[in-house]
Amino acid sequence: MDPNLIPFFKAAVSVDNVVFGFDQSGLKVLLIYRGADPYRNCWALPGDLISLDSDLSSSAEKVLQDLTGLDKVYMEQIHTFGKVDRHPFGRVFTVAYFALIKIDDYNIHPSSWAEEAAWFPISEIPDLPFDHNEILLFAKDQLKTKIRRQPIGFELLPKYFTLTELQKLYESILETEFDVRNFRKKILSMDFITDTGLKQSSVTHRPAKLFKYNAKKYSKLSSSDFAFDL
Amino acid sequence: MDPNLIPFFKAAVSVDNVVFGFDQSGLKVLLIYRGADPYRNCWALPGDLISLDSDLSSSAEKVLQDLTGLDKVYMEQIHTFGKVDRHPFGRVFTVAYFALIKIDDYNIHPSSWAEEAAWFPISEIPDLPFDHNEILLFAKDQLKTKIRRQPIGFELLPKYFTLTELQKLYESILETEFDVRNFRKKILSMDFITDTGLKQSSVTHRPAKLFKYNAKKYSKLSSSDFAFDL
DNA sequence: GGTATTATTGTATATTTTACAATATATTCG
DNA sequence: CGAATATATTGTAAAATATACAATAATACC
Repeated sequence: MDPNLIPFFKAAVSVDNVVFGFDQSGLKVLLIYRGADPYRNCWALPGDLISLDSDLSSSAEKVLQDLTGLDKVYMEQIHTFGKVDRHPFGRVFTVAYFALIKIDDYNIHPSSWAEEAAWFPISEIPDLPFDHNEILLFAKDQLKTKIRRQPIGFELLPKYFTLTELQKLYESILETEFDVRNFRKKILSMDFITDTGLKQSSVTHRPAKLFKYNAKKYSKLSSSDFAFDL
Repeated sequence: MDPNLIPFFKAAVSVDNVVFGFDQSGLKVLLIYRGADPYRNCWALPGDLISLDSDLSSSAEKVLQDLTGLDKVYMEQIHTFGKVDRHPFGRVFTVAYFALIKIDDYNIHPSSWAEEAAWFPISEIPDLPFDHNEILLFAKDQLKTKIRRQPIGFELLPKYFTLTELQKLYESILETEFDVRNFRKKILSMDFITDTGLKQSSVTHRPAKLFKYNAKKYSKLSSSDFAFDL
């Protein structure tokens, strides 16, 4: 390598994942309990330095898989953070991703140096190390923006869901409330959320119809000039 | 440094800027003619490796300033690209930014290893080195999305502009056409584009009124729950 | 004064959004 | 079995917004 270039090749890159989950109690974020320095014995976003022999996007998946056991989840890059002093060990740029998971479909298995992993309600996140507070804020904001215009909310719900669940999901992410009738009209008019013919069971009241997201219909629509906005 | 960490700290990070400009002939992108390896003697996005002693955002500004003389321009981070083989000299992650400039307010001064700098119409971009084609595509897409919902189009226009210019700007970025009357109604109803009382001069026909973007009014509006969408 | 060129404006109709409450369907309990 | 309980489901009228469409106005130039 040209000796002039040597000082440039001394950075590390990490990935930090903001993993969102949703259940009846609301929106949650997955944190791990760090069993390694720096910030050993702190709750933090699942993130790690990446090795330099795989692509960035593969590394992002690998970091998540290694620390939490999560595999094949919906992930999206959100921003890269690069303050000089953000990492005590040296110059580390971190690429933040958000991930959306169906909370009941996965078992979280903390491994590698993650001693524990737990879901924290979005409103009860402890103070986080590094610049993870900033990253989380950024991710929340991004989620809020994206969920209004892209069909990613379904990644947080079971395959079959009720319209009430869907409404609660939107309400808790957007921090607002919708009129039940208008919400349903709007959702169903979009035509890519379809009735499965099935109904809820084991509830102690009128069972709700179960719907599912129809990705094919959505991609047909979006390839014309349709766009939704909740 | 812990010897286990050494292999992680061997990456370089670069910034690549997609600089957009606009004039009566349409949307343009600024490219530089590379006078350094790799890809010497190619037109490319103005980008460079960053030194590891300043923050990422400052580095982005510095790279642009060094190569083109552009200073204090509107910049926004868009995405980080990290394929293993994207750079022939080693593992280089690149953080892409887009920049919007008022094309007549600046003189471009190529310097450092940029031998030339020139505006290319968006539809006549040559094949670019590295993954710059992909980056440009990403930037165009981002611009298209953002300009519809955030008041960034004004960064591409002179301080005082006509509604016709504004309409042409939107039309060329969004690749669509608007009805003159409806476009004006919508723009003016948003209330943060205000008549300066001035008129065009030295035109050979009816002079148009000059308007300007009122950032204060916009921030007042956007802090309530107003949102626009063109 | 006439011509050429672009700027500016209004109205009727269609569509979308909003506000608002009564009825339906299941379970549980007495 | 009927009543109570709990949530699901649905329609309509009014307001707001978006759309389609063409005539008149203001300047420079000849």
